[in-house]
Amino acid sequence: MKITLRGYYAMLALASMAGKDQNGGLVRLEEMTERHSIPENFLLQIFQALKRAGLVRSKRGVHGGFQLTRPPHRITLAEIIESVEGRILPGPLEERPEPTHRPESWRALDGFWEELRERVRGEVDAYTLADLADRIHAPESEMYHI
Amino acid sequence: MKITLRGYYAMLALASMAGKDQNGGLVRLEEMTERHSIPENFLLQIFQALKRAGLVRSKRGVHGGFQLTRPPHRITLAEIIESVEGRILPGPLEERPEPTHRPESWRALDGFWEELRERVRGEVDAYTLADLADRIHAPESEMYHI
DNA sequence: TGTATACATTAGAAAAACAATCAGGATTAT
DNA sequence: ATAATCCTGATTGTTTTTCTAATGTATACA
Repeated sequence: MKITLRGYYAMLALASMAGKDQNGGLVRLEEMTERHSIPENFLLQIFQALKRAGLVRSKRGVHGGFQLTRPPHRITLAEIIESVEGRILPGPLEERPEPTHRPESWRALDGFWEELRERVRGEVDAYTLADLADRIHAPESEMYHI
Repeated sequence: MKITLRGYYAMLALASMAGKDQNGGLVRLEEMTERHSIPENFLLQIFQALKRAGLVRSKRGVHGGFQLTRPPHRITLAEIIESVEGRILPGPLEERPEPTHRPESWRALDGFWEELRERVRGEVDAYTLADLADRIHAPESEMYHI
């Protein structure tokens, strides 16, 4: 039960877009990759997925870049993670579609599994991109009471 | 954000132990592997992990097998999953221990991440092996109102 | 005591997933 | 036209996951 670098990169990059409202909120990939040391072409792949999921828009050419399609407080972490690495807690049930070799006991778990999946997703869904960005861009508060 | 077959196999096998109270609750591996079509040596490995985590005991030899160390309602899914596939939602921070190449923005996420992790774990911890076993062994209830 | 039974341990192969990398293309502002 | 930027698909190297094999150890029972 893990999260991969894809999801992590996506969260970092999107969080760093959350503040940028100048030139229409357009942010270039390069700007994000160098700030967080993310391989540029890899982040590009990730943003294609985010785009397919409708979380960002893109503009090509000289003053191009990426842009959030919604305000940060209306984008949840669950959406971000699912966009780039598939459904939360998919479980091996979906990966093993051989109906013959799938014993009855596996099917009996389907409902149970879906219920647990929904509750976990609910937790991740409770956090928004705005929460994330706040934490990243206001870490100084912690330094005051050391 | 996924769970692997290891975790799934573990849940299935343990759930099928939950009912078995005859001969001291000892269940042979073979009995579990054939019921759920799980590769035997793979399940053996998984049970070694469950044993290290203290969720099962084992007895070798002729009338040997595995045995739960606690009643099913006192074993949570979080324990099972963590036993066989490590911490829930560890986050890439732990897997990337290169302190030099870890940018400040990553560290800024540590607290945030730990908080999310705890809440997700809490959800998985709310389900016990007994809940799981009930769902598997009483699926007939659903058939009555079709 | 010997033998079949069942777990124990370690090594490693095969396949899948992950994390990039690369090449060549398309669009846009200037 | 040119430079900047995103777009697309293929490919590659590494790690993880899944599974297999070989060999060893403890136990019950004839």
